[in-house]
Amino acid sequence: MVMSSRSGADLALLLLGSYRNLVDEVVRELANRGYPDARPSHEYAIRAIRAGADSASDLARRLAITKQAAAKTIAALVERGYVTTETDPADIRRKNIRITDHGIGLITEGTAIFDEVRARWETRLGTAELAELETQLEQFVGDSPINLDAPGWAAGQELR
Amino acid sequence: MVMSSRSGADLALLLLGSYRNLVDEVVRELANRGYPDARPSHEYAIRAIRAGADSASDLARRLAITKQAAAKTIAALVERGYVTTETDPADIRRKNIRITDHGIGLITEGTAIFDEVRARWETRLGTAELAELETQLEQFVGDSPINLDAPGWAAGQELR
DNA sequence: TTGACATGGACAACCAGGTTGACCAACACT
DNA sequence: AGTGTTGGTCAACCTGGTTGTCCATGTCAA
Repeated sequence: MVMSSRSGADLALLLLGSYRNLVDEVVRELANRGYPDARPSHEYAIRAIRAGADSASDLARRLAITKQAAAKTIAALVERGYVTTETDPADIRRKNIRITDHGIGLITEGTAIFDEVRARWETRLGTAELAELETQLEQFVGDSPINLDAPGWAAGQELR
Repeated sequence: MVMSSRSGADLALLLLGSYRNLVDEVVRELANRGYPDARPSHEYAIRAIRAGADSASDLARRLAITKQAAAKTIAALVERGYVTTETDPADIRRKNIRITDHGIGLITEGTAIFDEVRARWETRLGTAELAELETQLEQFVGDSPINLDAPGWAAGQELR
């Protein structure tokens, strides 16, 4: 009956390969548009910050990583000029994060490129088909213990 | 044009999340079945070795990584008893890799678990639907600039 | 046969993006 | 006040890679 010639292991590779393809292309194009040092994790982090994570501990919770890891990421973002930090006057333990214009530029471009690539996929697959694919994937991610708007586990690998 | 536009960034997260879900489950179950130290990369590496990569350089080419990285992976596999190496009598530079019974056990169990998880997805989505999803993903991986093309696993002729 | 080049492997240093664990200063709550 | 929670930091380590350098061995042509 089923010509399930495909193995579960292949399915995993298919998912990973698709992800890498998409993300590598975004990173490549981001470099072309003036963000040569941007890494996927930077984008995700800035998005989380914009969504309300205004301190390292906050970001850590949001990304479901340790606060030490979050601190490292923030240090990288500061180094590259995507965010700045300043001590919270109301709680001097806290260091508030603010996204710079450069950081805003990064996620603006990043979002655009992501959407462009998705649009190409849509052209190829058909609108309804891509929507269905996304709905299906949502089911697999949905019963996950992991939080989708918490891409901490989005470590990923360098391109080429 | 209803709920059309999901963002490209979300699509990336969906793909990665699905992959992680699948693989995490396999690793977890592998631990239950007596392979507590098995990592995904070990499985892929052993598969590549079984498919014909019988030296470090060979494995490197097959996995599209550097030979140094391949050597490290092999060292880890040897350490865990999944493979052994011995100098090639016909070319003493070469160190031939041989998979141990333990290594065979790992990929046998691994393959089974991968397939079990896939079967659960199939139940949930429907056979035709999962098949279509795989076909779609294949298109994205197919025009890949990156080297995921290790014939041993991408074109997997598994199942012994 | 020899000399040029290719190949297999190893050593070392490094990177990204995480992890544990220990710790301290500052805040919050009785 | 004292106790406990929270924000941040230092340090060491892990995984799965990367360069760069080096050398012994193998191959092939002249």
